[in-house]
Amino acid sequence: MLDAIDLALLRTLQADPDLSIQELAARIHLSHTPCWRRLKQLESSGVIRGRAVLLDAAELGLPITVFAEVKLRRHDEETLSQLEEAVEKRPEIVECFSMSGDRDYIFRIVMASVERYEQFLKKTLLHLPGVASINSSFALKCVKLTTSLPI
Amino acid sequence: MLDAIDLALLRTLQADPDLSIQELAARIHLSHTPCWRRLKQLESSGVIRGRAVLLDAAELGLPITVFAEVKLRRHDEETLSQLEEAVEKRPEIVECFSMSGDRDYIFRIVMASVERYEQFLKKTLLHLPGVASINSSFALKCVKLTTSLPI
DNA sequence: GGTGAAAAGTCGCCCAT
DNA sequence: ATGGGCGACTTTTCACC
Repeated sequence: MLDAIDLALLRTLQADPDLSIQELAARIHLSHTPCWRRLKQLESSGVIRGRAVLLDAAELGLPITVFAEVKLRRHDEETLSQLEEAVEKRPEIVECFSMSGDRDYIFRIVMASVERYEQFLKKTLLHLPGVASINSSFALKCVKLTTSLPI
Repeated sequence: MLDAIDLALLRTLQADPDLSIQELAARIHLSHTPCWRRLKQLESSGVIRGRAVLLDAAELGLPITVFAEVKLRRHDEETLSQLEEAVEKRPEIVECFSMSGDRDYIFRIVMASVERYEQFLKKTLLHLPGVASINSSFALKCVKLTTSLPI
């Protein structure tokens, strides 16, 4: 499916997303046309999901990151899909994984302050469909946060 | 620092990162020159940290996400900075937060398989500077994963 | 902040190989 | 599947309101 050139293209683009097609082509020793075709094919096949603009949370007044471990009361399909739909709608929840083990979900949440999180917990999180309990942990520091995959 | 137009610009760009300057300008009811000036200023002031290409982990043979809760043996500055430097170098560790509470760090790790994670845990993670113990939880499903901040 | 315009560079798509 | 070339667009920078 993906050959060595595709991988080189993806690695180069991950490391330097602002590269023009010509620069990208030069880096992977291709001329611009085949490079452009491969790029479009990787986009339309979904290997490249899209692009993003990365903003600085602290600069935007959102210095608090919380990990919330969520346990559910019920585990029927209906409840799960309602919960996941609700999660999708809350922009403060930037990540949500369904988990094995003793908790059902982990959320990563971005907030303006601890006080705001307390309100968000009480007014929103605890009222999400099926939620039984939430255990919140605050991040002291973001050491690493990347969108680059290990390829 | 940021006025309503800057916020509109950032929100529009978060929702649609591939917009050209002209399209972006039209969406926020500005003409292209002031829009471009604001964009450059937001980039150089660091509010916009950069751009990224988002790849599909499953398509690239990396379907496993693990959360690793790390406890340290020692907490001196030397150990911490050595650990954080090591984390930075490991591309499999895509997120790392220093935490309050009973664990010292949370890693989010992307892997090709559970077997590979087992090797990575034994050969790499447990040998990172100062690590005392690691508790690993596997994600069953990624419900949400966004780079967009709630602004 | 807006307008208009022009230079440089890039993209997207022909073609021939 | 690659590389060349070209018209259409965009980005970037002006000077001026």
